[in-house]
Amino acid sequence: MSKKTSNFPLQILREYAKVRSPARNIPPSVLLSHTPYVMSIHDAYPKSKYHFLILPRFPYPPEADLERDKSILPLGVFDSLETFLMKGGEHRWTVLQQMVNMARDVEEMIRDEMFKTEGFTWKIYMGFHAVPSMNHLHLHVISDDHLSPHFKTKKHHNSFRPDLGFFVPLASVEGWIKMGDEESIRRHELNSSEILLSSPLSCFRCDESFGNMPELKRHLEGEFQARKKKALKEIETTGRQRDSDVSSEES
DNA sequence: GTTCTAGAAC
DNA sequence: GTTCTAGAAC
Repeated sequence: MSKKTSNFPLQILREYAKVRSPARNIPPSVLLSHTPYVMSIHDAYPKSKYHFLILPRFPYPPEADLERDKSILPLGVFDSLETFLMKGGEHRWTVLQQMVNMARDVEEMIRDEMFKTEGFTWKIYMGFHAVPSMNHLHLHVISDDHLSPHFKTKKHHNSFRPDLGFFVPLASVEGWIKMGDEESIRRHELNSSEILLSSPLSCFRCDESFGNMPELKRHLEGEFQARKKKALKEIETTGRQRDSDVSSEES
């Protein structure tokens, strides 16, 4: 029997989202954590030292019966950020907050790891890709070092810049939903791709320009080492880290 | 999303 | 000659 299911867009995240008992059926090299509503997984090709994805599980809510299609939200709602925002209706805020709560836990875990491995913590940011190439809504939780062997193309770089429009910061999405700003939602998607394609390579932290990716990657490595040196010195002299790079949600 | 590779850039 | 990008295939 040739059940040649189309590979594109890639379905792997959706397959994870539908798994009934994640702990038993998804290997620990992939699955990080889960609740009845959401799960966190390792990005298969991390674009930074720390890079995780948060996905809503399906059916939603979990007691719904997949076969009898009793999910309150149809599967199509979870295709992408766009479909989620356009078709998610009143459930958008609840679903998003379940994702956000897990993202905060993952963020906490990352900070612990950072401290264990490097002796200091640095920025972690969160958001969605406006035009994802993998099916099923997913929130990126990623450290801002971008030191990874899988981070190697201009598209990689521009798709994670928080200031271009292709990467949609979590705060923007939260704002749109909370304010009921349907017009911003409608407008956003259209601009994203063109901006992405036309953008030259430059470091989003210091704005320095680069002719190619290897140059940018060397810059990122140097920048990280400088930040690390500064942070370690700070910790040594004051007993704690006082770094503006570290986001301020710690109590 | 990645891989592969032709040919542009150096 | 080698490095690097970018488009097609998957």
